[in-house]
Amino acid sequence: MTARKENSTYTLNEKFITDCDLTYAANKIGGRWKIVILDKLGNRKLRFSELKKEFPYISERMLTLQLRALEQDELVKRTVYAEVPPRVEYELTPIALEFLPIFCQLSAWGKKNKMLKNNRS
Amino acid sequence: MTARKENSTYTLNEKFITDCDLTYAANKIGGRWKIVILDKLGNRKLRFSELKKEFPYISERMLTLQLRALEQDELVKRTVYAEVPPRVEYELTPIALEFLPIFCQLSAWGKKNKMLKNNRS
DNA sequence: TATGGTACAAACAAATTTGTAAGTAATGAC
DNA sequence: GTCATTACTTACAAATTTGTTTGTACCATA
Repeated sequence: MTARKENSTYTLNEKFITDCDLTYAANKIGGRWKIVILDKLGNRKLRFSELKKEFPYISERMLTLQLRALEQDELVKRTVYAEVPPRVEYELTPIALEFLPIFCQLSAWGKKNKMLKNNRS
Repeated sequence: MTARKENSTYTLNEKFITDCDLTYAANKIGGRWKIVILDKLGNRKLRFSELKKEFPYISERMLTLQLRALEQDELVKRTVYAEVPPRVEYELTPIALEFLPIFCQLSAWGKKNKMLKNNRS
């Protein structure tokens, strides 16, 4: 999509990084928003506007951009209902559901170590 | 460090995101390099130059930058030996070690779903 | 006829992240 | 006295990510 120099180190590093299973996975949920969106979606369906309410300051553009990317990666399923006003629902795909236990563990790490850090400050 | 508008949406979102346990953790290992560096470090000590060899195209600047950030977050311990030429060793801290099993699972996800994707293309 | 709600899209702008190239300090080997 | 070695640092530049603002299509309802 975005033109880029073929053999820039930037691109070589990117290739190197998506060849690795670990970073392949990490990239799918990287960036500021993806991981929280997936987590909020959890086991339920949410409409665009409901998702937006979950993140008080996200811009609509960001939200659509992230949802599109997640859809592209087949982590999110988008269902459009031909109604007026429009209704669109988002839900996790089976492969995204597999991330949920991992998110739990990350969350536990976060909780624990955020506490430790606060107690020292 | 870098000045930033106090109440820009960027900053508000950042706050929102580090308040959450999940994204607090995710941020510690986010970006292009941190997660692979931690993973490579695993249970052993590595020198700067040894680490560099693991990533064929990383720039020295990037490597130091990431290592400094990891040190700051107390995920990596840095030991300097007063020799010439200098020797510096890096190793994971106990709280970083707790990430390793999570990396395993992410890696397993990556392996599995990369395969699925390839078989469809 | 005017208004309102939903889920976006497009053009632009700011901020951050990542990479490039060159240089430094100390010392011992040649 | 010059060179090689190691682990950086500095100044700069490119690329990507994130945010702002404005606008649109749809039709039901007032």
